[in-house]
Amino acid sequence: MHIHLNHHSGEPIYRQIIEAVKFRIASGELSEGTRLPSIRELAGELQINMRTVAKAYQVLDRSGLVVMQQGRGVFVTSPQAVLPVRQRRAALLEHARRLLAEATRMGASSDEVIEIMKSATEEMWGRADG
Amino acid sequence: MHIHLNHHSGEPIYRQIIEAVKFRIASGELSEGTRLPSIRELAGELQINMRTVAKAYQVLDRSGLVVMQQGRGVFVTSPQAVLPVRQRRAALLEHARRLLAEATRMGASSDEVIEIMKSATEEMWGRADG
DNA sequence: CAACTGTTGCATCTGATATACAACAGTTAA
DNA sequence: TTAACTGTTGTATATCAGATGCAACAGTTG
Repeated sequence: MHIHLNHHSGEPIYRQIIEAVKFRIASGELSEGTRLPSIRELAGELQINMRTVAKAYQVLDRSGLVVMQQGRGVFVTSPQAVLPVRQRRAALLEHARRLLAEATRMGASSDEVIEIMKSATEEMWGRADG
Repeated sequence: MHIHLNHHSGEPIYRQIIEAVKFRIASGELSEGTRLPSIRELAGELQINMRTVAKAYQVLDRSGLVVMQQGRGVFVTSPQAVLPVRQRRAALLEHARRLLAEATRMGASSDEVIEIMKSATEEMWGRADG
């Protein structure tokens, strides 16, 4: 899986795994039905405890992004049902505010922030997609 | 200061204070030279321990957003020196990626994400500013 | 059955978070 | 100088999240 862990960032390992998997699913690198590395496998590769990987997978399972099946493995689920626009807005605005506070502190202009978002979008989905 | 704390979010109290102050500084609600409520004052208002507020202020102090002066109080500093564009980009892209992964999971389009960012920008700085 | 899956119980260790009481030290204005 | 405010620090206590180790259990597949 090639997940790069930072043990000194303060960000819990299991959350770093969650973020990495989320990103790969969002970008399409992991698509519906794909099997994730087994708990033991990933734990071995990342040199961490089995239960830490299990914890990450369980959070993803409860979020509905994957399903864990005893004896079979962990699989990426089908795309989520689309939430109402209003709910999405409220949730994403919270993220946006934090990003803006950070951007301001660094002296970025609003145009620059928008430009960076567009870059990130293209990086994830490509220029053609939306 | 009217900071709304959520004791059940898992987000540490001191971090919630940091975020709230950051946001107010970014939006201009707290400008250069403004004195923040004293440690004891804010602790009393929020019904929390003095040292929890102190911890939040110390992080802001080390970030350079405020200066703590024994016997005087805590003051908002002058705007930070502007970082090179490349450094800003790298830091903000990380935030952007997370936002996009979240947006994707919720079924938002790239246009929608950009639109939300513009809204958040206007909310913080108003339509005229950048 | 063998070899793989996820799951669980038990125990342990560490560090972050938050609290309480108390005292110390610097600043300001009456 | 004193009173009343600032931030700072020492000690201690309690709780919880994170991560680990060992071991066993349970479901799936070929």
